[in-house]
Parts: sequence; C-alpha cells; structure tokens
Amino acid sequence: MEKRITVKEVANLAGVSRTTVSRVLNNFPYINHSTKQNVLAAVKTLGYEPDQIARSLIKQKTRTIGLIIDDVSNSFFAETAKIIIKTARQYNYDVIINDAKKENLDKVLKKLQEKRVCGVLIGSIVRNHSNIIMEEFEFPIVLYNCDVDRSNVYSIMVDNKKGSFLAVEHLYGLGHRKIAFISGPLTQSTFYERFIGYLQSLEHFGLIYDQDLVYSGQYSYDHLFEFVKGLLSRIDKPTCFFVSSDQMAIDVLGSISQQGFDIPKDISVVGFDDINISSNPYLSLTTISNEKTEMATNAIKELINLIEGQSVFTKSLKIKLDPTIIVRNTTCGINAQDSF
Amino acid sequence: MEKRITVKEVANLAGVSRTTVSRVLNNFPYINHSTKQNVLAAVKTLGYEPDQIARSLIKQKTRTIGLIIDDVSNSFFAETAKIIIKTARQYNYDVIINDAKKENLDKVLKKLQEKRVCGVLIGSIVRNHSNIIMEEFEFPIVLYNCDVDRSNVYSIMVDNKKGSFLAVEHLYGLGHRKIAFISGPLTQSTFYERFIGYLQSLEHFGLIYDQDLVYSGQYSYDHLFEFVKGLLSRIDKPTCFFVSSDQMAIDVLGSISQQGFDIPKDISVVGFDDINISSNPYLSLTTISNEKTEMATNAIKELINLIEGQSVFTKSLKIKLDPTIIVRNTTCGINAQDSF
DNA sequence: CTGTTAGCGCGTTCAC
DNA sequence: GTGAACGCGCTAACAG
Repeated sequence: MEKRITVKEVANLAGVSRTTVSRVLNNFPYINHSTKQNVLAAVKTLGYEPDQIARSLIKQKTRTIGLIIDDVSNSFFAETAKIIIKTARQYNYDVIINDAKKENLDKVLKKLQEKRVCGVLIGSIVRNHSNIIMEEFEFPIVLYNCDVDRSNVYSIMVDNKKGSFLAVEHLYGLGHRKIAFISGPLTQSTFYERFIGYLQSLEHFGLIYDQDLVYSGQYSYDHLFEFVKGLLSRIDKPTCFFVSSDQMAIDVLGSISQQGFDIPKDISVVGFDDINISSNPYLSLTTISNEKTEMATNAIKELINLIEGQSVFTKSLKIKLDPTIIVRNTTCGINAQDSF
Repeated sequence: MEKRITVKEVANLAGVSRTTVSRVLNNFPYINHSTKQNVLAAVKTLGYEPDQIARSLIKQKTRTIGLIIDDVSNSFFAETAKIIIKTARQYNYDVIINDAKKENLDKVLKKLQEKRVCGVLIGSIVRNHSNIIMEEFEFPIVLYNCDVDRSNVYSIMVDNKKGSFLAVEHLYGLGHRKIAFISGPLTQSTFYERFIGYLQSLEHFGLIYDQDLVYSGQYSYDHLFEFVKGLLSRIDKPTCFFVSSDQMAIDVLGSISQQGFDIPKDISVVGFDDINISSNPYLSLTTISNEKTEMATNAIKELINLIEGQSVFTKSLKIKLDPTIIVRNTTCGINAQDSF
C-alpha cells in the first residue's frame, strides 16, 4: 500500500499551488486554459482521487443520508429501499442503511448524527415515539409509511383508513359479512390506522365487530397459523380475511391452504401494500396499493429538498397518498353453500 | 441551528486541555479520576458528540463498508443484506448500499474509494470482469455468491455445480427424464456454474442435452412466460423445470399454472437459493439451499478480518459452501399417464 | 487569473 | 498525569 496521492503531489507536478488544483477540480470559472490542462494531466498521471472525508470536514456536508428501517428483508422495505438508493444516487447522495429495531431508534439516530449524515429517512416507528422532534437533530427527518403523534414532523404515507375501506367495501360487495382482520402490532401507526379503518368500515356497512376475528401482534408464522387454524375450525368461521400487509397475507394464504380450504372458493383474502410478488400469477393476491413507488420517491426527494433548503411539501408537513384496490384472484363471491 | 459543540467547548468547561478531553473519551489509562469525572460531566451538560468525520480524517479509518449488489429488491440480496448490516453493526461498522448495475461497477468502486470506505462486499459480478484486482484498490474486497476468473480474489459461494447435481438427482430419482433448465444470464458466474452443473448431471445420468429446454437470459416475467408457454404446448414437453434461482422459480410456477397445469402433479419445479418465501406453505418450493446465512455471515466477517489485518480464510482465497436440497411440495413422482 | 494564509475538528507526538 | 504544537487533506478568504 503506497501512500495516497494528495493535492500537494498534484500541485507540485503541475507546478501550481494546491488552491489552483482545487479550483480546477471544482470547476471554478476564470482559470487559464493551459494551467487547467496541466492540472488535469497531473491528476491523470498520478491517478489522484479527491478525499471526500477531508472535503466533508471542511464543507460540513457529507452527501450521505441515513435510512432507518425495521427489516430490509421485508419486501416492502426492500422495494422502497431500492427506489430510495437509486434516487439518492441521482442527486449524488449515498445512503447508509440501518436495519434497526424500533427500540434502538434513538441510539441509531445519535450514531448517524455523529457520522454527520445530511438527513434521515425513517420507514417504521412506533406511533407515540416521543423523541422524534425535528428540532432535536441537526438534520431533517422524513418519515414514510408511518407517522407519529406530533404535528411538526414530515411524513408521507397512504391514506390507510381509506385503504381499509376499499378492502372491506370490496369484500362486502362480494357478499362477505364475517371479515377477519389480521395485522402487525397496533403500536405502529400504519397498522393502527388500518385497524381503525377496518372498524369504521364495518360500522359503515352495518356489520358488527367481533373481537375474536382480529389478530394483531408480532409477526410470526406459527402464531398466525394457530390463529387461522382456530378460526377456520369454528362453525361460524369467517368467509374472508383482510390482512393489513401482503407479507402477512401470504402467510395467511399458506395457513388457510394448510387447513385444506380453497382460495378463493372457500375463503377470500385481501392484502395491503402490493409488494412485487403479489402480482405473480401463482399468488395473484387481491390487495390495496400503498403507492410505494410514489411514496418512496417523494420521501427521498422531499428529504433532499429539505437538506438543500427548499421544501416541496406545500401547506402541510404531512402528505397522504390515495390508495387503490387491485382485484386479483384471491377474492370471489361468497360460496353459495355457505349462504344457506 | 446553533453551532455544534466541539472538544474546545468541553475542554473550557471542564477546565482542562483538549488533549485531556480526547483522552478521556478514548478511554486512555492513567487519568486522574476527578478530572475524568469533570470531563464526562462537561460532555454531558453540553451534549457533546464527537465528530466522526474529523476522527476519520485523522485516523484514516471511516468504519464504513460498501455493499454492492445488483438489486436490493431481489429477496436473496435483501435477506443477505440484512445479515450483513446486522453483523457489521456488531463490529461498529456502517454500511453504504449501492444498488448498481454491473456495468457501473468500476465507477461505483471509485466513488466508494473516494468516500474512503474500509472495505467492499460485492454480491454480483460478471464472470470475466477484469478490473476487480485486489491490488488496484486500497481496501479489501470480498465477493459473495459470485466469483471472477482470477485466483487472487476473495470469494465465498456455495458449490453451485453440486447444487445442480442435487436438483437433477432428485428429479431423476422421481422418474423425470426431460428436465428443462431456466436461469439468468450465463455471464454471471453463479448462473454459469449452475448451468455447467446441470449439463454434467445430465451426462452423469445418461440423459441427452436438449438446447430447446434451456432458457437463460435477463430476468423478465414476460419473456419467461412465453418460453414456458411454448415449452408446455409441445407434445414432448418437459415434465419438470430446474430453475436456478427461487425468484425466477416463483415466476415459473406462475407461468405453469397460467397454462392450466397442476404443480406438482403435472409438472415438477425445483428452485435454487431457498429464499424465505419459498418455505411458505402456499408456495412450498422444493429448492437447493445456497446457505445464505452462512455465506453472508462469513463474507462480512472475513471482510472485517481483512480490514483489521487478520485473515480467517485458511489456505485458499476461495471458499465453497456445501449445498443441500430441501424437498417440499413442488416436486413429485412422474405422472403415471405420462409414462405410457 | 493565481498564490498565501488560515482553519474545519480531532488525535498524536513530545515535552513538562 | 497533563498541555502545547503539529498535521490529517482539503477549501475559503484575502491579497495581488
């Protein structure tokens, strides 16, 4: 490992000062054409690469942003991370991914602050998290697909209540009256809102709420399987499931089929998120789109705007996207036999 | 945004020099207990956070590694990225993810070098990529799930040829004789080796190679669908598919079922990678495990060892993991009717 | 148009 | 045990 080339070497070779080299490399106007060529030649022959760390120190800008999510292996986060990384790259930002449990959030944010990131994107957070106060950090923060109970925080998410309504409306229209609801922990705003939307929709259609038809808790195939199994062994079993994330919905599909029921003939299933695999004909999951592409794109662009000092969000700090229902093959009209 | 606290402020408040503050924070021995307490108190009241950028500049170490992959939204990469990020975090490294097309690889590596990363992990690369020469970069590079045609490059991957053998052996044992093969571009070492393994296995079992049964090319559902459709409309259609990635295998499942065939009764399918979703009972894909957990863990650990100056790889720079077959429900004995 | 001087925030000699 | 001085690699301010 030979010593790294610095501006000094380049300056010496080109017979100019370090400042001039710096100017050439940063495309300053008013530089003598020939000296510019000299410098460029020197850079090339020495294979000089500017040190971004030194640059960051003096400019107080690292061109790095942090992305904090719960679980990169979750398709929704993986798919949005892809968009975020790509968009950030277009604006010449790198992204440090932190796959952090929510409990560590404060610690992770502090670490990122020490690394002097220019901004942070958060994809999952508990609803009542107290410490996310914009003013407490020296960089902007944008939440996506989640929110906290504070008005002064930037966030972008789909209208989850409306999404739930679309799901229930679809199932109701198909004749379903007993609609089971499955979701992750209600401490997260996303699941909470989807649950509230479910409740409100039941009321809207004059259906009664049955607590036994609801599962909400930590993601675990075994737990879910047991719950579904229990439900399907009842005489008055539900005719359909509304699952508030596709990832869990696919597990529900598995659990249902393991009980020997046919989807959608015996049991209908609606998911939420529209992750890529849901459109695969082998699954062909009816689901609610959370507009992930628009969400991720807007989140990263807004963050960059905030970093560079101009906001694109208009009146409100909170943006709600409009969900749509995507009807595929896991839902159908209620089985005639069951109607009797 | 008030000015950031530096060592200077802390030193003043504690009534000591900046050097002493630095010593306290870096846990030097031989420091007067009381002055240490003073400094710590000052740090706390001022809310001082050491600037890792300044630290990186002087120590010439950023505690950051780069992870270059093709597509984070691909489950295999998402799942390994999760492990890599988590393990890196345990060793106090952050990871910058670059979702880079292979063509950009050199540019991305250069960018990472300018950012002074301590090391780089690469998850996908073309087989004959010429520029990955360890000596050309000032940081160590470890490849996982891929390799290049050079001996002096660290890499860790599963024994792909053996993996293919396990797949063919399994299908052969079930009575299948016409085995279609589907894979991504053969320019990638992983797909190439799996293909070679397929060929060698055919020969081993005395089966003839039929070029028409092979698809290899860029990942695209539509192309794949057309290919499968064409194959299944033939009179002498294959009775099974060996697909060299689970991600594509799931698409093949979709394509087959869209043609009205039952899996596995009419057509068997074997995948490769054992991504998480493959074990879901609704898919229950028979597949070859590429030992992704061990692969990712070893790759990041080896990289860190290389960074910190001690290698764990023993004789060879190249490690091969032992694949296993995981038999689930997409394969079964050949349909009796077809045997006639 | 170009060079000189100073300093970003910190860790590391070397004295005391 | 502790402090003063120097430098990591680069750019900003000020001359000229």
